[in-house]
Amino acid sequence: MTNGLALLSLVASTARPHGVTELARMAGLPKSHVHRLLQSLVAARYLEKDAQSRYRISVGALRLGRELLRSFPIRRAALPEMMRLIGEDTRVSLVLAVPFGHEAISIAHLAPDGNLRDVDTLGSVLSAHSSASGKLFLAHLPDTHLDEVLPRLEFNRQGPNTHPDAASLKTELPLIRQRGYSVNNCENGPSTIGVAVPIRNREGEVIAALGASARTDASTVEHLEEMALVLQKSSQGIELSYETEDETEAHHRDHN
Amino acid sequence: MTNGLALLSLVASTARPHGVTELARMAGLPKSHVHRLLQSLVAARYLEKDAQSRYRISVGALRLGRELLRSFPIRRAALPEMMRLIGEDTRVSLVLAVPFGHEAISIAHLAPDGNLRDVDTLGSVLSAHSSASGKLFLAHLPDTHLDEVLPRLEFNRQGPNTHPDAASLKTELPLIRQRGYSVNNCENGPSTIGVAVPIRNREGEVIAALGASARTDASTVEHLEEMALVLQKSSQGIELSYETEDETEAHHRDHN
DNA sequence: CAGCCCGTTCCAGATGCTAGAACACTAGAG
DNA sequence: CTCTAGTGTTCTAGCATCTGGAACGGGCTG
Repeated sequence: MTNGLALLSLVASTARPHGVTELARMAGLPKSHVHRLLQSLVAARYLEKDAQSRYRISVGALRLGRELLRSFPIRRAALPEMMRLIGEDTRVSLVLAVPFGHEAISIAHLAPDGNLRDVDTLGSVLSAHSSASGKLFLAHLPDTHLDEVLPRLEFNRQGPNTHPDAASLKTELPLIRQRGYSVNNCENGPSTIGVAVPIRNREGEVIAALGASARTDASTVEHLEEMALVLQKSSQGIELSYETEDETEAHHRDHN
Repeated sequence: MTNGLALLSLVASTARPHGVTELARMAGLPKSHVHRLLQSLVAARYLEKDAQSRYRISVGALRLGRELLRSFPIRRAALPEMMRLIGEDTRVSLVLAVPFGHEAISIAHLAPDGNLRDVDTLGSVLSAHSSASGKLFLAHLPDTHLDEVLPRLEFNRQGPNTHPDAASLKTELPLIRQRGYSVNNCENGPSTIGVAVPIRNREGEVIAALGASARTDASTVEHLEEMALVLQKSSQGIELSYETEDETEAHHRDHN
């Protein structure tokens, strides 16, 4: 089972279809074994096998992502406000992200023109050490958990200002909590900047991040920091509509 | 493994998180077994377990759908032309679908306003017997395969004109092949109509369907049939750009 | 306190995964 | 044509792991 799931992830992570031998080499498993696993995955319709016996992920897997987004009430709660925001400032992109392990994953992305970005950017992983959303989630981790996570991060140098190590990153976290927003100043790419503010549930836990980003030739860090104050107001509105939506769902559930 | 994958599908198909006992009942398996399977699925990061031991699909599953769409060159090839089309006729929605088993699944959806529809409609299953795309794929199945599939369809009455049985549906298929497009006239919903034309690869196999749809209060079947002729031209353009893209990819692969 | 439902753990038993080896087939080289 | 090296597939034996019944602990509610 574990091997089968790892194999599924492996096939999913490679854009091109692969044959049994190739997959066996990548997975480090005997190919007869891989062959059997692939048969099960095909039978369950997670993978498809073409005429040349090459395997690719099945279209049916789209269903997973679809149901997933439906199961995020925070997304429904946030989208209208994000739409309104994007109309007010056409220089930035907006992103809604949720924690995934110690990193963050984007679950909605609005381009400056107001269009929902294509699915290519949905499900993007935002790294913990170099993105505004990632650092925001780190800053609100319980201390004990943080000390567990920090040593396991890889400090890939994504941009000129990427934090070089855990110590450097750690000094920024109290500041993020104090100001109520995090800033990425050319840390995640040579010329991309961004800010992110927390969205909390009733218990005060940070369940999502609302972020704005831009390229340095379209905006400045100063402008994004002003933007962060606007995002904070939006976040409060989203929290409200999230909680009421939660209640109506609970109410609805009671009557089922 | 098989049970584990079925369980993953089960969790994915329910919007709300569920507990072990509930899932065990739904899956028809002993709950100790389900518990163990869930642990594996959580370890592989396909599921998430919250504080109340309820299980939901993990955000990471978004990755599957994302890589999937990337692996569809036909989508990249078709989107620009679809964008152009939607600008010319603002009364219809456009859909790009690919076969999935004996049904069809949408992999791109353009609303009349030109926006890419939200992911909610991505990965939607278009039924074989009552949607224009579904019938189009049926019409181009090899005869031997068709006789296998037809008896297994469920002829749910989705709209006033839904085909009542296999015999009725089968008489329409030659017409679809002859005209080069399929029509759905209030078969898939009380007031939705649509047409679909095939997109073929170099070998002449139907690999995707390009469809237009509308509500009866916004358009008419006659108008959509005119639209079908336009779609056929678009389809040819898409086939061309798909094949050249295929070649450049092959070329690129050779040099890796 | 007793009863109920939940998630979790334990353990014996057998299913089915595991992996090495052998088979069939194709493509290319000599 | 033959030989080789590559592919996908099948076979088999052995044992890890799935399987599922039963029992445990812990919140509830009456």
